[in-house]
Amino acid sequence: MDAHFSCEVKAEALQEKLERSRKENEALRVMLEVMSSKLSVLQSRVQEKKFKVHEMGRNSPFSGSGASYNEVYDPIKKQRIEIPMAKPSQFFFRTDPKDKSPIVKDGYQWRKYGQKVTKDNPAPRAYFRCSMAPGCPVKKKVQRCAEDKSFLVATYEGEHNHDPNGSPGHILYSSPESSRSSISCPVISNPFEPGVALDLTLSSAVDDKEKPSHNSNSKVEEYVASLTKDPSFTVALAAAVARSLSTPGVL
DNA sequence: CGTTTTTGACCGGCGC
DNA sequence: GCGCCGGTCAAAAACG
Repeated sequence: MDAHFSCEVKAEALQEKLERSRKENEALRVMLEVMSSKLSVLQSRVQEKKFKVHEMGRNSPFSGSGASYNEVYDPIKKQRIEIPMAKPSQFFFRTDPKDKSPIVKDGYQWRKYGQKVTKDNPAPRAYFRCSMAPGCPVKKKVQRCAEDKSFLVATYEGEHNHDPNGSPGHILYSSPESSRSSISCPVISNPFEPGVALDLTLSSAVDDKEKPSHNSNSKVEEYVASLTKDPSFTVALAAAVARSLSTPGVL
């Protein structure tokens, strides 16, 4: 066999691989951009809501019976204001079903203070308090999902009064309920409800064979759509990623 | 030896 | 009032 020829074949294969990596990289970049813009929109909505609540004053329905409050600094009015605590938010974490520890890596340090077996789920529910900052009011409950044991359901209550450690990516929390808050987490997904969050780990976990061909926009859209569960968000995101993949000479 | 986890006891809310 | 249930406490054990 001609050594020179086989070298050329190898080089071609490597170049093809490189090209695929580049395109995948670009797809992820576009995804990140779209998510970042979505995050900005969500953050501004959260701010807007906080100020609206403040405007409603202490005679609002929130201030009536036993609602919990968090103090935040209003940069416009230059004073501390009280806002209602965020509603509990549910997140799904993909884990190894064989791994029985109810631990999810979400960038914060937690101290377990209890465990209970609940009626509706044979898996025990673990109770955690945030231990990163003294006086941080955040609590979370973690329980293996009854429907799919490869998922952990984490329910967060309250808002952190400090920054997370490390550099966890911000998740996009998109849901029909507009009052949900966003929490910094590296791995989030909800396979059972549409429109909750993105699971960014899937993009690296999916086998090459399952990945779409670069030439088919519709297949790419389908693929990206399968990565997200938010129909409204998915349409724009999938189209953007597909466009980037079909654009010649990217990167 | 200080910190974290485990686990049974305890408490409060709720429905009957 | 009683029992059930989810959430929390706190002493003991385990861990680094």
